Amino acid sequence: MTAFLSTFVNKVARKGRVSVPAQFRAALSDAPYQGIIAYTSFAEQAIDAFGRSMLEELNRRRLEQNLANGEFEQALLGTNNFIDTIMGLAHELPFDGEGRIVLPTTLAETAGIEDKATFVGRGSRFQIWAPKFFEEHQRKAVITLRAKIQNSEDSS
Amino acid sequence: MTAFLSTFVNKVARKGRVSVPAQFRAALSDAPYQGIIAYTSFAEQAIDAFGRSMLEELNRRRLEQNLANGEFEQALLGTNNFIDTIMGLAHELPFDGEGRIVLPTTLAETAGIEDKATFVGRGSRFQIWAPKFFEEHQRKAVITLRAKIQNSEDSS
DNA sequence: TGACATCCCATAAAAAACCATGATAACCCA
DNA sequence: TGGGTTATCATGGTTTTTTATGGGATGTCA
Repeated sequence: MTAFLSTFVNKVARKGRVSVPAQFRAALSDAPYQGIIAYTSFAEQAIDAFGRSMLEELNRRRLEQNLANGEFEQALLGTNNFIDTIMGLAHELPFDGEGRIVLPTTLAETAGIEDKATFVGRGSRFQIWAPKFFEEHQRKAVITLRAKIQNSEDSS
Repeated sequence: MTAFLSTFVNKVARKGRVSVPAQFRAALSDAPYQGIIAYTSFAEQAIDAFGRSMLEELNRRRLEQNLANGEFEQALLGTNNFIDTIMGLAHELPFDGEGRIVLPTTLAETAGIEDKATFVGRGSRFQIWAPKFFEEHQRKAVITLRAKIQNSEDSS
């Protein structure tokens, strides 16, 4: 499997230790670094996460592009772009022997995560939600989609 | 290259001695020189830093570019460009046995660093901020990005 | 000799690795 | 197909290691 799929709810133990779903770990198993990159989502009350290879690829391409173009100043200046900010916000969360991570307090708090966490597959990345917030979000998303489909049927 | 990630706040002891976060040291561990290159940022009230390998890469690329363009004089005489300026301003800060560096007074002062320093990963490089200045900068950056994302979603 | 920088050692706290267990799901073979 | 066996998984607790930090000793150069 290469994509993150489906939804899992796992228990969050003391100090934020929580198992990453086995299916998600399988999607990362070919990477040399066993763990994930996570940061507070810009758009939702949740944690965004993906494999480290994706982040490194982003970073490498940007740097390579700047250097190749001779844009040395771009490579060294400015922190107001998306990638630079992500780099500062992101946390590197390695798996322990059992495939668990420790959610940093800041991430867990801003997402409202306490004793349980919902892992949500989003294809090339995934999210970690507080269960109650995710249920609400999911419910609204379904309603919105249903309305859209209704509209497109009406107008066809 | 392993990227510099995340944000760490460390204590600054007397004479500017401060631990470089272990994760950042790990990202430099393959380099023969154990230490960092640091200079006052041109764009922000902070210290910019990276590994020696990054500096050498910059130099190499610039030389290549000059030679490719037939700018032989520039290659040997040029002193009025960005990289040369950095070379002149940069400090080489070696690790002690515990992975600490000593912040030169001039760097610490211009960045406003006193008893604590915030290390911020920026991918291929990192920054050192006075905590209070960084918090403000970070807050603004997140707001700006969130607005951008919001706009791109609205227009889609 | 004194000011300064570098090195070395000690320690508490935090992080990572290790081992154990119940539950569930996958498998196998009659 | 069904029942038993095995493997995987999520979870809990404990031990070991790493890290940040403090203080002091040693060296060095003017």
